[in-house]
Amino acid sequence: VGDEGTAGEQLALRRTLHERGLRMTPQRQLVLDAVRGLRHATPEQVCQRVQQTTPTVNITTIYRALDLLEELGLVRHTHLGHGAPVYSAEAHEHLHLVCHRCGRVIEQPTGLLARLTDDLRERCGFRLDATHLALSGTCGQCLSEEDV
Amino acid sequence: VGDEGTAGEQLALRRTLHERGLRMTPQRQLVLDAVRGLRHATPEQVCQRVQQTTPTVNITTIYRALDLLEELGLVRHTHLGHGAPVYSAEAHEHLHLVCHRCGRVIEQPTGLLARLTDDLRERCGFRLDATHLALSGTCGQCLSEEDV
DNA sequence: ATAATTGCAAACAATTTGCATTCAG
DNA sequence: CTGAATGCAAATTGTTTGCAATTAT
Repeated sequence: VGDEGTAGEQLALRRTLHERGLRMTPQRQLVLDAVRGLRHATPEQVCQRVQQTTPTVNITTIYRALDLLEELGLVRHTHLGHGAPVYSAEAHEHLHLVCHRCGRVIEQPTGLLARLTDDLRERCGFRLDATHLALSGTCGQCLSEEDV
Repeated sequence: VGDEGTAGEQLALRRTLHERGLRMTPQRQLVLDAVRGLRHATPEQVCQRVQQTTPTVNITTIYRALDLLEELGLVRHTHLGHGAPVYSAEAHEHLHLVCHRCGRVIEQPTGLLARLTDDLRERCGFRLDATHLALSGTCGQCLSEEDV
């Protein structure tokens, strides 16, 4: 089972939308496909991808579709620190590490935060969300270049 | 020893600046004082604070002073996710937790990340910087309101 | 004098809003 | 028809840049 969504999921989605008087428009589908096809893409990048197929889609529509898809739990966004947030498919739950030297984004399993999550809950009752913010630092490649 | 900087530190700072042909101007001192007086303040907030004393200081100068003070290692900035980054005095090294519900910012000792730092270094050679990005989640207060 | 610093206006990037038009049920 | 959705232009926010005027040494 990949990102594409099974036929059953498609159906469930349509139902959810219909209950709220909303529709799965071509634009929204294009945005969802773009997010699923790209890895941690900014709204701008999603827009470019969508416009390869349908150049008439406006970036305003991209923003509105991303908001809706996020509300529906189909995509999520992560702040990498600088600039625009990046969107990814909800199925891809990852911890993001961003190198402040080269900008590289490294994905790691969220399980790495299990202990920290427990510690924070005990210490101050804070429920950690592993995916909404990235972690910042220096990647291995930049560190080795630094040694030279 | 608080944030204010001892007489010796002031002197060392002046020397460092002088070596690079730079000066500790009234504006820069005001910005440094503002950052030290406020907790995790945005450039906008620093500007307002400075302008309480000296209304003629332009926000461009605030940005430039913050950059310089950061380069000198006197202040640091942290991205809380949404909106503008926040600046704090370098002496205050903290892990920032930001509640995505109410926006509250909670400070915790960076020691909580010790194990994660080790794990990331071993796993993928990534050197974690505990302060540059905040952690996101839901604070205890919002969680208890949710229960009701 | 000379180089650093500032203020101001304008440019810029990312995002949001208002509104008229279009479209599906 | 009616509300939802879109596209477009304009407004907003956060930040940077170009440049002329000012200031300290």
